Amino acid sequence: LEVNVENSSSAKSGDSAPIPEPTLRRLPVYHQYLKNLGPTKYSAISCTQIAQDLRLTPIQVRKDLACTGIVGKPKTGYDVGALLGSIEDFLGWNNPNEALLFGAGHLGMALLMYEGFRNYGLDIVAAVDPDHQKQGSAPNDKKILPLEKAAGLIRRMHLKLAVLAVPEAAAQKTADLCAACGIKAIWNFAPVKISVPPDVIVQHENLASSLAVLSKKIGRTAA
Amino acid sequence: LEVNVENSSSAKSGDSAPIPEPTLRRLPVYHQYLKNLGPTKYSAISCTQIAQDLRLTPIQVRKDLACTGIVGKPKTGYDVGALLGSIEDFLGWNNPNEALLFGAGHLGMALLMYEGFRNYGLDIVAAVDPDHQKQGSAPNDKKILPLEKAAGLIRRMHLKLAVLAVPEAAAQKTADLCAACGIKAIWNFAPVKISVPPDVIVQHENLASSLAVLSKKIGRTAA
DNA sequence: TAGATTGTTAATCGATTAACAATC
DNA sequence: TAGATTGTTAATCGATTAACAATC
Repeated sequence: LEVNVENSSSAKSGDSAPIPEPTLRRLPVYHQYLKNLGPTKYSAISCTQIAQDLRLTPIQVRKDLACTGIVGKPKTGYDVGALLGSIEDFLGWNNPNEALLFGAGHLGMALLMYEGFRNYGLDIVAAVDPDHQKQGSAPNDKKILPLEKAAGLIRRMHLKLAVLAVPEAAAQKTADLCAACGIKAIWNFAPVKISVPPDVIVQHENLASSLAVLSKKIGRTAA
Repeated sequence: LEVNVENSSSAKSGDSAPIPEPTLRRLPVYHQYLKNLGPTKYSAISCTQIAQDLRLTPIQVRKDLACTGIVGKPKTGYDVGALLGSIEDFLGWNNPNEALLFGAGHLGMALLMYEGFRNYGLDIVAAVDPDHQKQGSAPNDKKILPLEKAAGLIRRMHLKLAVLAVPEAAAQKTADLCAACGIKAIWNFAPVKISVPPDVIVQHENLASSLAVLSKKIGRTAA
């Protein structure tokens, strides 16, 4: 990718090395593992133990955890509570991003109803859907509004993040609307690649890609 | 020493070099892109064009496509129809894996109702759910059966693949059931790591990991 | 042919793994 | 202290990118 706009170069100064994406993906796994350890009689855990339980190498665990800024004690390991907090802080889970959800079909409702997201740094404030029958309130009291309310809501709440759970045919149109309203990041569950302005981030959740990996894994053992 | 000059047009999985996972993840993206090209007047496309539209490098596209066994024509590119077929063959999309879905909540229903999976090599034959109110037939006529029917169904239909869309608390128990019935691969949407016997493959769909990546991308530009 | 594009081999880059020093 | 574990620097490995030959 070419370097084009230089006006935001103020934030460029290398305050910290960029975190490898594989590390970012593992951090929530560590967190979930640590949370489920339950009340053990030890308050500390070694990366050898973590690695063994998660089928990773101790060195990798150590490097990953170091990214969050945690400091362990030789011979003891890491304080479990401090480690949980360090991961949460690092991933910004204590300051969730507010987001608007587009689409209240089955997938949209699953995303809207899942309360766990708030623990993972995401707060879906409402959903919009063009289908009048779907409008109203979800069982968890979150509002499902007409699509026309989206622009006003985004501007009024200064929303920067949108979650797309719309049909393939509506995805690009929805992305255009988001960009026009000032949305800066889109979490896209629609099974299609969307085009956005260069200052908008897109994270594409591609189940077909996951299936491809899974299928090949199956083929490798079965064949 | 390089061997395997065996030029088999139909790429069989299992033998030869393992395909890099990033390549596997991109292949469905190429397919989706090619499918949406629509009826152009040209039947061939170059990897330069593909790369430009998908924001990749031409060399990477060429390498990825080569994995499927497709052969292009210098100066012309790849025949679009042949390329689509080559990707489909390589990923096994013409012989879908039959799967049983566990859980008919919002997410489960989204997965059960999504007809596109059959094009991606997955055929969800039915769902099971312990909730009597959910049992019956989905709008697309797929059956939602009592949980107790799972074992019999798996054995009778020789199912090898299970899709888990159950609550966190039920995930491990469900995985145990699957393993006991002879399931060989689990696509896990529950937000928890599950333990399975060594001969069972697990693909974990971890939204928290995706969110972590997305949050950091946002933070990098916004901060 | 000339030129564009593919296919392949080599170089680079980044993530993982190894080696080892620091430390409680 | 002795020993286990962390933290850091070096080596390895795999994926991406570059260079270039083959070919239509």
